[in-house]
Amino acid sequence: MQEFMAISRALSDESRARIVMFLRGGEMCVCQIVEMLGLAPSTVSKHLDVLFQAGLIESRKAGRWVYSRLPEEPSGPAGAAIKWLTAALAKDPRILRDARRSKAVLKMDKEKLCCRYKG
Amino acid sequence: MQEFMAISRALSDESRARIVMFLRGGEMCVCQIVEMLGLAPSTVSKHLDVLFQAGLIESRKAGRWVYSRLPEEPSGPAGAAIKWLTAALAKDPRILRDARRSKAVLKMDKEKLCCRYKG
DNA sequence: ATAATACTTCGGTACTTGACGAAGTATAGG
DNA sequence: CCTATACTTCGTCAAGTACCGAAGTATTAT
Repeated sequence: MQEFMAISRALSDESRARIVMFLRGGEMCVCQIVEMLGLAPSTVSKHLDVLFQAGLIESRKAGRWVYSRLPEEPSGPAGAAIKWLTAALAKDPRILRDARRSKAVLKMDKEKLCCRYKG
Repeated sequence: MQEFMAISRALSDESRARIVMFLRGGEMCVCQIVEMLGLAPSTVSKHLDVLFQAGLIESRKAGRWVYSRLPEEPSGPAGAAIKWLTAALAKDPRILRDARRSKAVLKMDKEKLCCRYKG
């Protein structure tokens, strides 16, 4: 029950649902997700922690960067949740726009992207 | 997106998730649900409205009573959500206890049950 | 070492939400 | 009619949460 509640509460925020959806396109570091959402880094960091605690994303630290990604082969409650989310939102306009934009963001030079949010 | 958010926010409350689960055992009037949850009628009424707005339950008025039930054959996002919920929680101890108790509550004499919550 | 970068944690604010009781509405029964 | 019952709506309160900026941590670059 606790696990289920953590998952459904994690997905009951639009920004977090969007994160899960566009991470299907590949792992991203925090500043790339900041770029995607247009929120403050501290806010995004908190969102990622909520998703992590719910078992919806995994985390990998590489130097200064922390990459977030969906579990390799999602199983259990979290896996089922991701499948449900995907089925429900795959055709949503906002989600489609995010997917397109995530491709662009993943291609951007990190030097230019990650230094962006200091001003 | 709006529909999905309504559903996942509806399910992100434990009382509401329990309601959906034990309504699988058959429709119930509000005072039976009050008995199940041990919450104030006004609180339960609000919960039921949230579930209704999300398309997770249907409603039927019969005289003084308002019966809530799951959709006949749940389809679309709400149907998928109910399937997910059921898969995730079917074996939860609390849910199993609720299922057992709901059978007893459904058998109880309405005269004795519904007048209960005035004191 | 020093500075810069990527991220997290903390403190505070505005907003949302779950809870209740009291008052309101609708239906059944005397 | 009038009363009782089942439920909903409203007002209020406490608790939770999304957001930001500032300060803190860890890692890389100079």
